[in-house]
Amino acid sequence: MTNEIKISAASAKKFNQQVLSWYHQQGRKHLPWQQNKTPYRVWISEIMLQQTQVATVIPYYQRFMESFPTIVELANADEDNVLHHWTGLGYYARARNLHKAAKIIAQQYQGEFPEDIEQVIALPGIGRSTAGAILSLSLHKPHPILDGNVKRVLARCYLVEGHNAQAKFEKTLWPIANTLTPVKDVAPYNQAMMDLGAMICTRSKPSCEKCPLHNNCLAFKLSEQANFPQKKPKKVVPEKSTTMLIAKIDNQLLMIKRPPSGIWGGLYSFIEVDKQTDTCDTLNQYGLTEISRTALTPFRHTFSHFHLDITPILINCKQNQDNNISEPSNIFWYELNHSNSIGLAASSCKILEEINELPF
DNA sequence: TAGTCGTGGTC
DNA sequence: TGACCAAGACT
Repeated sequence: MTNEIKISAASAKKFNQQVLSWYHQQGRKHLPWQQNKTPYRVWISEIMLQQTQVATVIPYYQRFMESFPTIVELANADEDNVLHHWTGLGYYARARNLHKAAKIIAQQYQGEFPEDIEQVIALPGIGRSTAGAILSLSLHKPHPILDGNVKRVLARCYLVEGHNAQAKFEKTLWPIANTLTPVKDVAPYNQAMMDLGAMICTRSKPSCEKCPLHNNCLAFKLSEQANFPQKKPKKVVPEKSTTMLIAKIDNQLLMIKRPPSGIWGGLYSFIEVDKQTDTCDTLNQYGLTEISRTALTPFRHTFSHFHLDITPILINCKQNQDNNISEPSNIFWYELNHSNSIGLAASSCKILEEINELPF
């Protein structure tokens, strides 16, 4: 049973006129990805902005576009180098999907970003909202978007129950977004809805007095802004722990490329061992023998869904004499004081910072 | 459907 | 200071 919300053509027109008028006066027009808007430039920004704040994205975006100015150059890049540009940004599957999609566009679409929305959605890492944003903002194709900002604005205006993680919440909101999105001026309208959500209709303490929609907003009328969207019920996040071995020879540290799925997929990280594992055996697998060790500072890294207590140990090593072990292809010797074009997790960067301060 | 996937900002 | 969460997609 879905309680469908009906919106007349007249009220939709009034709604988007109010939004557009506000946008022309107050909207954001000077973000890096709003200049020279091409599908490629908007695409990169939309992926980086997923679950990530604008201020965080800006420097990453500029470095990324400088290194990979076109789809074909991105397609031809090494995955490690693409992930290197994502180091510290999180959700690394976004970068791997971006790279995969660039290869598909280069091969199947002659390097030209597809303009059909179903073809865009078929690309890895692009869902309906991101596809709509890319095509509307860069090519003025009349597609609705439904990101966190738009969801919040619409949920308050029309008093839609549910929270972002619920499928039924989205299912109710899509038809509303679709009805309200104009064919003409779709680009400024969609940008305006995101700006409204980001600047006015904020999650906490919204500035309703400045909102162009407050006369029609049901949540405002009922003073229910704080309850829409509803809060997601919180769950206890589990605690996990791990020991990381940082094997060092001269100025080089041993790192291992992680599998594509799971946490830090595709990034390089230090060897992880559990408490039962003998570090001597582990090092031996890589043809190494311990000479000495230094305990580094343990720390907690918190993800959205668990805590990870990390105990890093720096181990000064030497190569085994009878080293006939062929090195696996997924290892990388990280050179201290050099630029290493690989993807690293923030936790690895933290450990590297401490090592760089040690007197060798 | 609800869990997985990161990190830094915010209060 | 720790809990909450930001321009979601994928499984």
